[in-house]
Amino acid sequence: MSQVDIDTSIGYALKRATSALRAAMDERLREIGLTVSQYSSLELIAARPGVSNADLARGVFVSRQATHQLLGGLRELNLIEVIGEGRDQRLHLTPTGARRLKEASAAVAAIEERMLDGLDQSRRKMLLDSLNDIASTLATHTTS
Amino acid sequence: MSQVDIDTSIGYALKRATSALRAAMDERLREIGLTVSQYSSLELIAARPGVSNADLARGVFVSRQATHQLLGGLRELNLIEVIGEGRDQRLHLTPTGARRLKEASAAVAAIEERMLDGLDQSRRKMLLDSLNDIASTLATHTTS
DNA sequence: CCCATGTCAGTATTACTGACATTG
DNA sequence: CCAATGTCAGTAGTACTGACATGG
Repeated sequence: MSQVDIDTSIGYALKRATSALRAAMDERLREIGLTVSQYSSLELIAARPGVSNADLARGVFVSRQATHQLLGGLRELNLIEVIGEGRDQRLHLTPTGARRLKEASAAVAAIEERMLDGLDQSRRKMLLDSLNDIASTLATHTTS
Repeated sequence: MSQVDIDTSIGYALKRATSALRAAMDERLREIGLTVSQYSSLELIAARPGVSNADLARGVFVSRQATHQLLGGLRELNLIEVIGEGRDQRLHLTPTGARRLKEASAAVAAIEERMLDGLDQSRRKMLLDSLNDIASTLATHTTS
């Protein structure tokens, strides 16, 4: 019959973990003055300096319109700057953005560390690999 | 310094996996006429018949006001029924709701199965355990 | 010509906070 | 009295779809 058993469903466990992580991040990041979405974008821009808006959107799994709007806010906050015009616009952190991200990143790293407290190195690696594996597998058949 | 490296961050991998799963579920469930949130609530009500709205809210990690609103929609669709009054209201699936959930559940099970395609049983178990472990760990210190 | 991109606009979904009555 | 619950309202944050100009 292949139904979903809520207690052994990896999908449900995924949701639990994500919700808990998101709540923890939300709480800490709010103190720093960033939403989770803003933080994620800053992190990705820092990892790939000069990225385009469209690429950023793909990186955080939303439409380019959504990131476009988000970036507007980040620009007003002077956390990012856009270099280039027309179709060739590249995103970079401002010095202020880099500082803010550094602070946020440390806070998030602390949360992740606490979250992984009960897992040894080999389990962490296996978890990371498994998560990346299932994300890749699902992405293979994605319609959008 | 303990910063976040996007490529080895379990938090980011978690987000990737969750986004991919959510997108896949969203697509399939839409055909069945349910949102992901609605599906999740139905699944939880099925697993714990007679659950209260407040418990449901905790189970899906949102406010009781959010589930209250969601339940209104499910009632209009005749998928659930509420038994009891005042503070003692208990949620149950209607026959229609049970049928719809069964269909949705099979679709979601298929997605999960595809997603886990590359993982053997021992890895699946380890993944499940690790996810539940980190969710529990984070929940320990949650403010809300 | 085609496709990807940036961008403007409108809309919808969802969850949140605040507030209040009820009840064990 | 207190804490939890159900419930009504209002608000906000986020993402989506549609549409269009631009440029490689």
